[in-house]
Amino acid sequence: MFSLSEENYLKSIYHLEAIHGKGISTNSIAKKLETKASSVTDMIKKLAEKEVLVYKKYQGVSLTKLGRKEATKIVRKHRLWEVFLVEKLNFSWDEVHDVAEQLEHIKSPKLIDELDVFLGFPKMDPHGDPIPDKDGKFQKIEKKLLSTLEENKIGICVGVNDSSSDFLKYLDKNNISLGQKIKVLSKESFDGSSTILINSKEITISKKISNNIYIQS
Amino acid sequence: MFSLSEENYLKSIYHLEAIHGKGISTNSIAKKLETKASSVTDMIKKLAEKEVLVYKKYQGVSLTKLGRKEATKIVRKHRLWEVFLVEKLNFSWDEVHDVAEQLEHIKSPKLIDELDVFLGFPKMDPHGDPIPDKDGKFQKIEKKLLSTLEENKIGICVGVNDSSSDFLKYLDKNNISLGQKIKVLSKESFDGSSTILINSKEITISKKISNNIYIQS
DNA sequence: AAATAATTTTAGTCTTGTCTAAAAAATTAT
DNA sequence: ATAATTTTTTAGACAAGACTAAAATTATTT
Repeated sequence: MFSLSEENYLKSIYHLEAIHGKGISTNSIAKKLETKASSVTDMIKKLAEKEVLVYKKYQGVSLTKLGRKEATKIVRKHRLWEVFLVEKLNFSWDEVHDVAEQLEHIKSPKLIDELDVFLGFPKMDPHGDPIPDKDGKFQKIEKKLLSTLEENKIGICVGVNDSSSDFLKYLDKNNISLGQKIKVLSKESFDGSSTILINSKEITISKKISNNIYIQS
Repeated sequence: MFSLSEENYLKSIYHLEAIHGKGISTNSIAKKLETKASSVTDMIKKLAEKEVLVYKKYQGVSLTKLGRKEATKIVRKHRLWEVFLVEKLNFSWDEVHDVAEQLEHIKSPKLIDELDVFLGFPKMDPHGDPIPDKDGKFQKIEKKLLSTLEENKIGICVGVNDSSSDFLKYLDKNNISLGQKIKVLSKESFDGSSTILINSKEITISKKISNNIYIQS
């Protein structure tokens, strides 16, 4: 059994590995968890003892198979709760994160699988991120960044790369949501900004924005 | 804001006050929380500082208005989650307690009130205990113990006085559930046992059982 | 390859919440 | 009313998890 803190470390390392591969630095974990590197060192020693990750001094850490399995369970819980909050309790996609962050630590063998049934086995959360099934298997979703879409091509928004409240509110304001059709009208090579068509309305978005929207085309 | 431990103390003292009135002893709190009296002394000092209870050395404690308000919030959360588990996630009434015990500590201004809406503002939990509304108001439910019902009288089961898994399973086995009609056929004055009619089936129950079933008649 | 800088670890401290053992107060029994 | 018992509090210790400051290691410059 893992403590709340241990679970948060596992989840953070899991997410960092998804971006940077194996060998996650103490510092990057500290940054993600908004704590100090020395605290991280203490905790990863403990987690190494529990065999959820491999740690060699000064070399960073990598999750073991067991560690990945544990982390996946937490991600599953987090994302299922997000679906519940949005679909059943009228939360908007920028409101769910903090609550799901708490709910993901509830321990009950039955709870999460029944929640899954209740929600109809959703395959993705409100931000378009895939929800692992009971066995930890993800459904692979074809997606690319909006910034890679060429001029005059059309894509469907299927996810976001940044789930911060600020970004999601920006998207809401501009009517960008999952399933939304987006056409790239033009791209400015100087700053990477682009003008896109949404709901027959033209808007211009920066490179930073198009780099955080996933589409399927 | 209160820590998980503080919330558990508040809730326990609240429940003890409901039974024994003001002036709850250190020992009884310790027993309820399965901890030591010395730990309780430490914690109630802290809670007295926070003005949720009044404490005078060797005199036991009493909740303040603020303390009662906080405790009521936790009770509300606990019971709403129980309804959710039973009505939406196929939990039986003997399975809900431990999970609700965790869920009651989730902090979100929006979550619990939206859950209330989603469940249709239920007035009682799966054990027949009343659920305080948003303002902490309880709906008074008329009820008395099955053991006080006279021979040949009929009552409707509206709650239980003991929510232990063992007791609830016993009730399930004998088809006793909320809303169930119960007729007292005879009462044995020697040991207080009684023979009752449920679903046109006669069963004999001990005094201990009839002392833990609430009915409306 | 030294020197400097950045990262990581260690050592020691703090807080929260718990515990045991012993002392103090209150209660019950004689 | 005093003695015996029970309850409560105090004092001191411990574990988890975090922090600061300093030391050790690794990485980057020059």
